Amino acid sequence: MDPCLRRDDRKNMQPYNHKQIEKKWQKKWEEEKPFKAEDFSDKEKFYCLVEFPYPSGDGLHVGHVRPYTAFDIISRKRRMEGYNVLFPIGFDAFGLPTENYAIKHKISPVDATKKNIANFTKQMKSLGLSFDWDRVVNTTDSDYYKWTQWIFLQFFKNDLAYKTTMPINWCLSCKIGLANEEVVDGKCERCGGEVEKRDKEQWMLRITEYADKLDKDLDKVDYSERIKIQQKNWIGKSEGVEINFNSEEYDIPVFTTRIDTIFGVTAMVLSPEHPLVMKLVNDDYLDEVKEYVEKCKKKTDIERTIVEKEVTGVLIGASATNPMTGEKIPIWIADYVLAQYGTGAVMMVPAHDERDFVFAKKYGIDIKHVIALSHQEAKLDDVYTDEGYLINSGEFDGLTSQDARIKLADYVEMKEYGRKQVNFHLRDWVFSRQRYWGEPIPIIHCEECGEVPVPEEDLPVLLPSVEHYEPTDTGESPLASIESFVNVKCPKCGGDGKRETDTMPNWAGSSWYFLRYIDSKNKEAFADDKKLRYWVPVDWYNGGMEHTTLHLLYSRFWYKFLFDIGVIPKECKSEPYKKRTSHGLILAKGGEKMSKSKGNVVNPDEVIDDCGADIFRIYEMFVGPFEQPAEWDTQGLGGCRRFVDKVWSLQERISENVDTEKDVEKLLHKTIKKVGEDIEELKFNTAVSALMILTNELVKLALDSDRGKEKVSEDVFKKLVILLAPFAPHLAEEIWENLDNKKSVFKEKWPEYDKELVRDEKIDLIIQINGKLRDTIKVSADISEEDAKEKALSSEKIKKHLEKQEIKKVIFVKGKLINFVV
RNA sequence: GCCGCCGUGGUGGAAUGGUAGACACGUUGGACUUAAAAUCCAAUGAGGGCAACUUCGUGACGGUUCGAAUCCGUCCGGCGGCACCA
Repeated sequence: MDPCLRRDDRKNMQPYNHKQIEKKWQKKWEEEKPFKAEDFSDKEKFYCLVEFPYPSGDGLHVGHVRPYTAFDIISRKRRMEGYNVLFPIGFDAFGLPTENYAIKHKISPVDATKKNIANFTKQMKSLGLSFDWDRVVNTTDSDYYKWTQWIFLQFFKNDLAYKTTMPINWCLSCKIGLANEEVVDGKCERCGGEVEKRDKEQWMLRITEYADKLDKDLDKVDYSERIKIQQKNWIGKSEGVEINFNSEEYDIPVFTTRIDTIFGVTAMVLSPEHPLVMKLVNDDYLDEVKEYVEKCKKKTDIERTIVEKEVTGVLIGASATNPMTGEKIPIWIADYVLAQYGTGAVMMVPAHDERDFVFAKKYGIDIKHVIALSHQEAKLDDVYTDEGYLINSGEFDGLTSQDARIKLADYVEMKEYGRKQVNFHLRDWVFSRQRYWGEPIPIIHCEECGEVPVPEEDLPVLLPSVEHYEPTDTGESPLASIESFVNVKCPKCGGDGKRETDTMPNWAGSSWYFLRYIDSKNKEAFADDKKLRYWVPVDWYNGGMEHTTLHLLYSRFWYKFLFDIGVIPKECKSEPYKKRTSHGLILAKGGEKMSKSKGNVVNPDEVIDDCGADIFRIYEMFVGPFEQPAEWDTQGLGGCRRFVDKVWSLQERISENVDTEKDVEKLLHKTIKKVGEDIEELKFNTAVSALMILTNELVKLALDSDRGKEKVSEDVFKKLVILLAPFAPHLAEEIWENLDNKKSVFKEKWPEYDKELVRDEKIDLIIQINGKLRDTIKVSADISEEDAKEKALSSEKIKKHLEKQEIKKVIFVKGKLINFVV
């Protein structure tokens, strides 16, 4: 059953025909381009950014509609408020799904992308989104990725791009490298075969160089709190001590944030990948160690760090010395220690660390308590991870954990056992993929000169057409098989060189796209300086919560780097986004994600066809709080359709020169206030609700007018239409035109509310006894405590409740309530 | 496992320290209609009462407060992220 089908039997008026009306206005917007942003203007600028879509073959998702509509509303409102608004859109088109789609359907990714972008464009236009279509960017366009490559070269020249060996997922039967997503439960998604880690030379970006800045500068920006916390935790700044434990001729540094527990160390644990493992291992233990290391290759980092599943480890038959105590302790390897973090080695303090404790219990390692809560001794068989006072720690006994950390860090430095160290959880960014559908990395390998950057004037390095897009069974990118691409002269010495055949990850193009919108057609530079100075920073950036740690951090990093090397003018701020918010996902009915395999996908084209874009937009705004996930409910569309119908039918029930009742006037101004404020706070659901309340009130008045009372004032109705316009732009334009207005409703000023009219003179005063509601009385809003008390006590209900009770205390909240404590 | 978010009627949600359930869906009853649809009107958290009214109620338990859906603690459940999906 289609909830949007409707028949209208009203005699005089044409029923609301969304197809005709929406087409009419979309055509007009297409021709007249009223949403084109001006470079430079006397108006204040407002750069409003939504994450650009990945143009998949499935087309636009109803989940896209939510943020796009929300920020279309904000953009339209800001224009009405007199801002020069930049609201651009583009396509993030490189990546795995398109490549896999191309392989499956035996078409080129270029053609697939072209087709998908055309479809997405059509769909977005049919939603009436007020994007500036003249600035569209496409990350797979060589005019675009030329500059992605150019930025990579700047990283390279500034020593922030380097090559190193990193493990990749390798399918033993397909013999190809796999993305993490293609590994399901440790098996290859395509063939179900075994997957293991295999080392591969990879390009890296030194994002850790910017870790501190990325952390600190979060204080300068207006991101929602949960986003800031997630980023901070991801960067994971921790201050501690790096201290050397000596073993034979090697120093093994460990990093710890709990140097106060140093006297409780009873073993040392290395990650299985630690370079010293094979050097220190005792021959008697060699087989076991090798077997263990092999096993670890098959686990993901997440599996490795789950404590309760099962911690495992083996002895390597060597020992290390705790520099503070001179004690010899055994060395273990265990997969819960990750090679990438810290030094890849930890000191084991089972008494005061959860994972160490579990490990020590399992393998019978000594547990030595050195921190106690106050003067009580900790229970001997327990783990205590909080702070406390040092015990069993020699001359440091009795200090608090906090003091001990300071004293011990100084002591360690003085004795040259180690040094204070700030560590980050953040790791450098693996920047190469052995895939076809990405930006070629613009580097040439020369036997004589090493890694040589492609000269900037030779950019872009074009992605050549190939026969096969499949990854190769040598682990190389498909580009490696194209000799004309690979074999080039070294730009430095002119000798024989080989082009880098790895491509960049999808994240590359999206790390700077917001800068390209500013000057999307510039052939000389990635963007003009003056335009950058005008538009940067982005005033408001909205995207998915799922991009908080990767894309958002990556793009902040790229921007900061470009800013530091002077490519971004120094008049711009050091942060790209002033404000960042995030939307909730649209889920299928039942709270599940929409997916083709589950068959629960809602196609936006069908919704537009049945109900029209305006009803669709209102529905998505009304469905629930913007920042929380929401479930799609087809029946909900019906309610929005009824609302639109009511507004539409009000058109012919209005007349000029009507005296509006005070109550209606007050409601109008409260609505103006509420809708305006709610839009700014992303509370679109309650904004729509406020518009419904006003509409219902006007409908009631209109019905009364049929019975001889006054009609609805045109002025009030016009205000309603203006408030509704950002939500339902086609409908509003059409009604506006019907009301004999020559100009677009979006040329109107956003209404202001009258403070006097918003204030209530009379309120319902809540009367509570012991915090429980017992009565309400109508009183003037500024009633004094004495008067309120007197009035409250004269209420019959209250008298009854207070019988034989003694009033101990009276709490009065002005304009709200009075509470008697008995 | 770690980090973040969320948990309220039959349903989506509103209320973020002060009247729990705005607005909307659904359901039931009524009006209009030959009938249906559409539209309009009324009722609608649960229990008790003829009624006035009253008791209970915001995932669970505990705490803070005159007063807690809201703040704190523990637990349970769901969702997002965990670095090669985008």
